[in-house]
Amino acid sequence: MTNQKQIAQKLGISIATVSNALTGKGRVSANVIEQVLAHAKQMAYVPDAAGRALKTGRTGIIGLVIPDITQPVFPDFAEGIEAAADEYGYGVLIGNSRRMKDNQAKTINQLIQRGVDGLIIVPQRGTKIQALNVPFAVISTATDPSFTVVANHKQGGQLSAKSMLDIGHRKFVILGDDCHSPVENERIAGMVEELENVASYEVFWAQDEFPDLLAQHKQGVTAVLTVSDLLALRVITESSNLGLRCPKDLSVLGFDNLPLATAVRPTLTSIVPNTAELSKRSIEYLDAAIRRNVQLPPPSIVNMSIEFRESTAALTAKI
Amino acid sequence: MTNQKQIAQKLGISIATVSNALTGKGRVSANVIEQVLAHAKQMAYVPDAAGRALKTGRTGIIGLVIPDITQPVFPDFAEGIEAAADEYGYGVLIGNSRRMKDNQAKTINQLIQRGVDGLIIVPQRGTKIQALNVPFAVISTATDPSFTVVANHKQGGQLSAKSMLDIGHRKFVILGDDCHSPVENERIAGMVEELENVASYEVFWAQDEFPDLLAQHKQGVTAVLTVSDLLALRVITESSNLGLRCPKDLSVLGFDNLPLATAVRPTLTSIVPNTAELSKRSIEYLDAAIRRNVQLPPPSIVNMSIEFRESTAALTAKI
DNA sequence: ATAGACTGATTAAACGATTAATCAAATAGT
DNA sequence: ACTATTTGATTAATCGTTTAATCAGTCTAT
Repeated sequence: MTNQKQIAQKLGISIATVSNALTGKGRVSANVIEQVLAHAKQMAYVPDAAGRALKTGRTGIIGLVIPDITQPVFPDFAEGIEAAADEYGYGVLIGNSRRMKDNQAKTINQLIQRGVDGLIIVPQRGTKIQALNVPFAVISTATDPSFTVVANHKQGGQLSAKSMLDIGHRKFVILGDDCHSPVENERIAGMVEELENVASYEVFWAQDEFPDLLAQHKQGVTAVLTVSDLLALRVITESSNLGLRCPKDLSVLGFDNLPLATAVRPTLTSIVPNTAELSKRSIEYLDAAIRRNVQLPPPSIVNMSIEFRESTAALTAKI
Repeated sequence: MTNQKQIAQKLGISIATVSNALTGKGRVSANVIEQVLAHAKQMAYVPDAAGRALKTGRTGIIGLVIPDITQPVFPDFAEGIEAAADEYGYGVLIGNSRRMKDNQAKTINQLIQRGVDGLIIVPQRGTKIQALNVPFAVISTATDPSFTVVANHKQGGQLSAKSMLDIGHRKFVILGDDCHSPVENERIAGMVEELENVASYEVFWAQDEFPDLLAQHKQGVTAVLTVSDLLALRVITESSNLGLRCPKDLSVLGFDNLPLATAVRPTLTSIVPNTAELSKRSIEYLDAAIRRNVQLPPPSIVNMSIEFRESTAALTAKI
């Protein structure tokens, strides 16, 4: 591995000058800069990360702490964070707690030991992030008061309901999976708020009781709002087994806009959380914190949008 | 941040002794070791990664280069690699080329610049990894001669076909998506090899022509072997729309054992690539290479297994 | 012509940890 | 009792880069 010393020796100049030429700081003649750059390229010089980090106190690496990369949505996060970090000149070290709750603290400590400049943390459900001795940003749910950036799950739920109201639906089934999940509860709260006093609905939790879709349809239900694409998929396949057609008999909405949403027939209409924006704001915040900027961006809330596909249809034929 | 110097001063001893006490090297009295350890803990000492890396030449970080973390299967990889790396004391820096082919080389260079000790590379389809100046392992397909570790896609295909032969099926549809994918071709080659001379089959590529499942079923086809869970899902939903029941009329096999395999009704029987084992072997190899062990483990091939679920059934009722 | 300003480069210290070389004191061996 | 050996600790160098302080010239202005 070539270092600045070797370049300096070859050109008969000092190491400091080489460093200055390479970084563009200090005072160096145009002539020398050119020579240094040429030799650096020719000798395949790559600045040593450790040496630089030791002197500057910055590694240029941030840690991303997530509960489970295996779970859909998190890869999207990882990608978004990685992309945003890249833009700001950071690399991303992943810390995956792998579904083990007690692992989160350990993961965080490991990342700190590895010298990260800061952390982006998506906390395990129901955990609290205590103060750390590195800057960090928390991506969480609105119910967590310590968040830095959150996705607006409630608004997503509202959007889900509103979109179906707009095209004529009036009788709904709302389907969650796990009634202890804050995310799911926020989404459903949004749906309920939107439908209240305007339409009729019933809420089910799949983990406890999967609704009898045929019976519901007989009673006039025309749309099922779910809290995830996986659930929506299950609704479609189950109802199809019962002889119900989607979207003719039943419009079904998903959430999260996973890759499978476009792989299924009918393709899934889904609420899309803007992970790219979420990631961008998190990195923006973290970068400011790392650089000790006085003015940190305030906590921000990112709204969701909707992607209409084949699994939903307007309620006109029924009239 | 506390460093060894501060501990040394507080105890009135030299920095070298502190270092020796902490690392267990050199000669230090039990008494002093105890004191140093106690103070280190009390002062919340964390060894500085940069300082250590600079001196030892090792960062303890490896880079994982993947084409697209958004695509199913890759998160499983990321998790497997992270877990295995953790076991060997490494952290994982992710490098996601984000589907941009020309990004791969850039990603690799960035990781090298960040001082990784080695790389695990899952190459973009059809790319070649030229020699690098860090140790690396390549996880690829069997057709790529430079691989270090590969999943045995062909055997997976064979397993898929054999499992259905075993339970009485004799007339098959084999369904791929993209006829240019080496992975898919290997899987299908395995299926074909197993069925040749023993059963009848027809191969379709969904991107070109999706089979008429109703017609196929009329002609006696009872099982559809696909190269991915997404395709299997599509087969199930499409056939359901045609009035075919799964698995009563049609057994459907997926591939990769994605999360959605258990979210769908019927749940999907799927071929599962052993990503944990794949990851373990890759890290094992890379660690040996990094430590410049003379005997590198030979390239290895990891077999797949099958997970039976609701989408397949024995062909007994038909007799 | 001379003081002052500017230019281009060098010196040397520093970051934090590791480690070979060294040294003093204590212990063991004959 | 005197030499070896062992033990416990220190010194000083080193990894590669950055950067404040310094210095020797050159140029400008009066």
